[in-house]
Amino acid sequence: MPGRRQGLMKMNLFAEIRALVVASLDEMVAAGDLPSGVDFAAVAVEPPRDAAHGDMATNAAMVLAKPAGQPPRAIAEKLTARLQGRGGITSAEVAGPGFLNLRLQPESWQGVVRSALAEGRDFGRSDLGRGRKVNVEFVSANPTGPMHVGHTRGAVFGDALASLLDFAGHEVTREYYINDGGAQVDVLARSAYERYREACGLEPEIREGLYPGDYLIPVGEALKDKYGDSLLDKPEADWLADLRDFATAAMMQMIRDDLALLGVKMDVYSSEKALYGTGKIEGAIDRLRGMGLIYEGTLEPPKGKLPEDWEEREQTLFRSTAHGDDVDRPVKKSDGSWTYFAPDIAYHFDKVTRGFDQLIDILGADHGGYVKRLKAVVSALSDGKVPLEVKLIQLVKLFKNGEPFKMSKRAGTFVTLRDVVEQAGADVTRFVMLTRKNDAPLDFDFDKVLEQSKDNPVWYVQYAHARVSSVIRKAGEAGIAADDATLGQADLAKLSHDSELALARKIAEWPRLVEIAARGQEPHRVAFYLYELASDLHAHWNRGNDDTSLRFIQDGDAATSQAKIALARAAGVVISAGLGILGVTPAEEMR
RNA sequence: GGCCCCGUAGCUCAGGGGAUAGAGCGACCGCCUCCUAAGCGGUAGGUCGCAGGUUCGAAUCCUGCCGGGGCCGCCA
Repeated sequence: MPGRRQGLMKMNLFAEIRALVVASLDEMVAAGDLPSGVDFAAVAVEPPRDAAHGDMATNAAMVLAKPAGQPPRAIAEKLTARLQGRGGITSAEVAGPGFLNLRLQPESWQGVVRSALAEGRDFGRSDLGRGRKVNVEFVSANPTGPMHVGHTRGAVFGDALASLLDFAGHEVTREYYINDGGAQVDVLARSAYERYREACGLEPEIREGLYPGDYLIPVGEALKDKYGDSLLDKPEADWLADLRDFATAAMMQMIRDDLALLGVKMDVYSSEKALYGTGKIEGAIDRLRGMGLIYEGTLEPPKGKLPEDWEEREQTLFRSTAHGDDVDRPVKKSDGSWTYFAPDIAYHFDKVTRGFDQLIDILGADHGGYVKRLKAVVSALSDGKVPLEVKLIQLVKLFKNGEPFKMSKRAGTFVTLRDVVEQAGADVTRFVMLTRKNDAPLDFDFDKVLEQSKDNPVWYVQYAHARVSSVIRKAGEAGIAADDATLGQADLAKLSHDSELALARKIAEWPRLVEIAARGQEPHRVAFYLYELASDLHAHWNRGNDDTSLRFIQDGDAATSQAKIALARAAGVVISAGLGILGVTPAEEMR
């Protein structure tokens, strides 16, 4: 997937101006105005906090003052001389503690609009990732029941992060790890057996510790269809393995359906069970053993409140402390069987050997205590070459009318993904769940997210996109050609009003925002940016109320209309691309 | 006891080395006889938990403390 657009010329005005600044600094080195060997990495070109400071600002003089042994002002003045008049820079002036404020000619912003139209939804794509192979493992819900709200946020976050990294030039694999090898699938099988007995007309015994959910009833019926009553009086040993497979497959089908409902599509499903019997666990452990990282020993009892039944036992341990963990971790239980950690070691080793340059795991925040040992595993088994990033997803608190919401029509105990999507819709669910950092708790109010007002960011952004579509439709009704090809040829020099240029400036920030968000693995930044862009579009739109010359459609003046509509369309294209990363469908009309 | 996350406006949250710390809600003040008001503009509101430190510069990085949450052997 990556690289498929690499032939396209990419427009990133901030990157271009930064390149110009760096080139000027290089010239200053050549001219003896700066010492050689100074690192320019910290030189940044960014939008200024205050629009009165100009279009762009660079901190070059301040960052270089110390390594260059010159006062900021001296550097700034020499740099100013070299920047004036180049690359559309009309003025460069020193300000504040040593900022260099740059102003650009209107043509620069008009060029951004033209690029957005030419590149369409690829405007803002970056080669930041340079085609690096990244594996994003997310959801990985146990195949023992339907997905609930917590999984939903992880699914949305993981999918959006994957899209974001793809957009920023990484080769991304979306992966789901099926925990189908542990004790919980035995419990699932036993629970399904009771539902099977129920389907055969007997009274099910849903004992304590079994899964009580209704979702197993159809599994029981399917089992009856398959086995008749042949399993009824058989001992567990006769049916456990078969029912495990059967029920797990049914649960995974249900989970895939849930994910599809949200619009999430995995590239790879990996099975824990498939690791057993292939020697992969033993192989990974042996590899660690070869590094001297596996030993037999006992752990210190945990500090603080001791478990009541604590007793010291010898276990097979992984020396994770050699790779940054706080204590060593057991890979075998005292009875000699693997702990749940062992297959995770093998699974992460498998990901490493598949040649990924980077691994990302997305886990619930309650797994925070697991992070260090996973990093230790990957560090050891990749010889420190493959970074593992673990993103923890905080809880979602559900509300309805401001009141905490806990009911579920389906399972009785938790709110399922399906419940949420059926009430709020996939687009709204996705957008709202991405309006918060992954490590901050999220409030999700069923009423607020569906509200049609500017208080609701989903609606607000969608409305901005719909307005653009509306303008284009209306242009057609007025006999003004407004297809992308025509708009791409529009005379953008007609865009000169401050309000128009302000909108173009916001559009110009998109490629930069993509890189910042991708670098920080923070898709929520896309959501916030889209809100700001929508706000700028609405603001500009509204100015047309007072000043008719700012309206997109100018009666009887096709050329001016097309220039203005081109601006609107450029904003629409960016909203569409941004929503695409978030996995949200742009609205054509609000209805 | 240890580890991780959080603490920014009345509320919900952005910002995570740079200029006068932002947005939405709420409050207050304006804007539709008409073409683009399910909207827009403006005002008020802050010792960025506290104390040290690093730096030319700290809400941002480091240390300690306070407050809130999560996790902490043979469960996944």
